[in-house]
Amino acid sequence: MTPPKESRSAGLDRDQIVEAAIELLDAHGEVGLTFRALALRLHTGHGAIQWHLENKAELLMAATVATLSNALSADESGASPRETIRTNAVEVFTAIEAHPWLSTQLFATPWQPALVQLWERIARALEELGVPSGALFTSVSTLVNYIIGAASQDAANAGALLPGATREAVLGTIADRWERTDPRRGSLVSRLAEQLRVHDDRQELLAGIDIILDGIEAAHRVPHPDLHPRGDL
Amino acid sequence: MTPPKESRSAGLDRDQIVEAAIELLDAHGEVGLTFRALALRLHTGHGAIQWHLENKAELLMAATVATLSNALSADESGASPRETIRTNAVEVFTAIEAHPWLSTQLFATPWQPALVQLWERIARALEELGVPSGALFTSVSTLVNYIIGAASQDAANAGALLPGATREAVLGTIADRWERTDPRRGSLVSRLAEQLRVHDDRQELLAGIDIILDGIEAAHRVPHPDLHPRGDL
DNA sequence: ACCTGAACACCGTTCAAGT
DNA sequence: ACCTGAACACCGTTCAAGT
Repeated sequence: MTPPKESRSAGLDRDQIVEAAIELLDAHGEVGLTFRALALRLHTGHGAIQWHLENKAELLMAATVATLSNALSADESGASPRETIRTNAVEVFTAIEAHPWLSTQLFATPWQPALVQLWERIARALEELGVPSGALFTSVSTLVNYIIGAASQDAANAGALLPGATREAVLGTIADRWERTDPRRGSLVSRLAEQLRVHDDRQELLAGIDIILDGIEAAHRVPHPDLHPRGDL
Repeated sequence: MTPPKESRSAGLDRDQIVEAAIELLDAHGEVGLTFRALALRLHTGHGAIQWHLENKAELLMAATVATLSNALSADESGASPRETIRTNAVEVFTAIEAHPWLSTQLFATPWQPALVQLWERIARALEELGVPSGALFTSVSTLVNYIIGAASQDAANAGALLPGATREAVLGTIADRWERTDPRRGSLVSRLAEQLRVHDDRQELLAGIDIILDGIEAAHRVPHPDLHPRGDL
C-alpha cells in the first residue's frame, strides 16, 4: 500500500541517514563512514546529508545513540540484583561485539541515555543488595567502568581496531609475547598464555563481575534479616 | 663540544621523530599528529619522516611504546601485594592523564611491553596474596581491564576526546542528565549527581581496586598460616 | 525547506629524482 | 643510505546556486 522504501526520489530522512551510517560503520569501521560513501549509498549528494546532520561528530553521535537505545532490554523486575547486573553487563558486551566502533564512542559520550540507564539499573540493584547510599557511587562506578573497559578490550582483541586482524591473530600475538618472557626468572604470564588463547570473553566478563560484587558485599555485609539476631528487642 | 641539537642539517633520528610526535600528540591530540606538522617542526620534508617510519600507524605505535616504557616505575620489592597493585594502577592513570591519546592506543596494542609488564606485576602480587594458580588469569584480567577502563574513562571525562571541553563541562553535562531523571519515580542517579561533580579520580580508582581485591580475597580466603588451627596434627 | 555540486584546505601514501 | 617534493586519491566543510 505505502510506496516502497527504495524509491530514490523520496525525501531524505534523518533516520534513514543514521541507519545507513550504522551499516557503514558495522561493515568498515569508523574509517568507512564518510559523507561521500553515505551519499553514494543513499543515491544523493553529500551536501544533502550535511543539511540533515551538520558535522561528522553529530553523525557519529546519532549513530551511537540509535544503536545503544535498543541495546538494553526491558526491565525484568523479577530478577535478583546479581542477575540484573550480570544481564546488563552481557547486553553491553553483546552490543559492542556486534558494533565494535561503539567502544570508542562509549568513552566519548558518557552522558548518553543508555549510559544513564546503565548507571541507574546497577545503582538500583546494588541498593537492593544492601549497599549503603554513601558507598553507592563508588560501587556503581567500579562496575560500569569495568564493564565498558572489559567489553572494549574484548572488541579490540577480536581485531576491531586493526583492519584485517582476527581474534586468533591478536590473542596469539599477545600470548607469544607472554611466552617469550623468561619462566626461569619466575615469569607468571608465560604460564597464563595458553589460557589467554582459549578463554571465553563472556565467561571471563561475568567472572569479573562476580569478583567485584563479592568485594562490594564483603565491605558492606549486612546480615540477612531473617538471620539477624534481634539483640535490641 | 658536540654540535648543538638544533643544527637543522644534522641527520634525522628515529628517536627525534618519535619525540616530536609525542609533543604534537600531547599538545593537540591524535588529530594534531600529521606528517606535515611533524616535518615543519623538524625542519624537513614529510618524505624524510616517512623514510624512517613507513606508516602513520607505525608512528603512533612507536610514540605509544616510547611513552609507556617509562610509565611503570622500577620494581620496589619491599611493598605489600596490595600496595604494589595500587601503585601500578596509579602509574597507569598518571600516564594516561598526562598523555590522554594513550587510552585509545592501550586498547589497540595490548601486546606492548608495558602491558605485558603490568600483567606480570599484578600476577605476582596476586600470587603472593595466595590466589590459586587456577584463578590467576581471571583475577589479573579483571584488575587490568578495570584499571585501563577506569583511567580511560577518567581521561575522556577530563575532555580528552572533545576539542575544547573541560572536566567541569563534561562531568557537568552528565550530572545534568542524571539530575533530570525523575527522583519521584525512584531515580537513584539523581542522588549521585553531586558526587559525580566533585569526586576525585585517583581516590575512586583506588577504591575500585580495593573492591576488586576484596572480592578476590573473599573467594580464595586462605587462613593466615599463624592463625591456622593445625587440625591435622 | 530541501538538495546539488563545485571549491577549498587539508590528509596519508607513493614515488621518481636527487645527494 | 638518506632526503626532497610533486602527484594522487582521498577527506570534512563551506557555500553559492538551484528547486
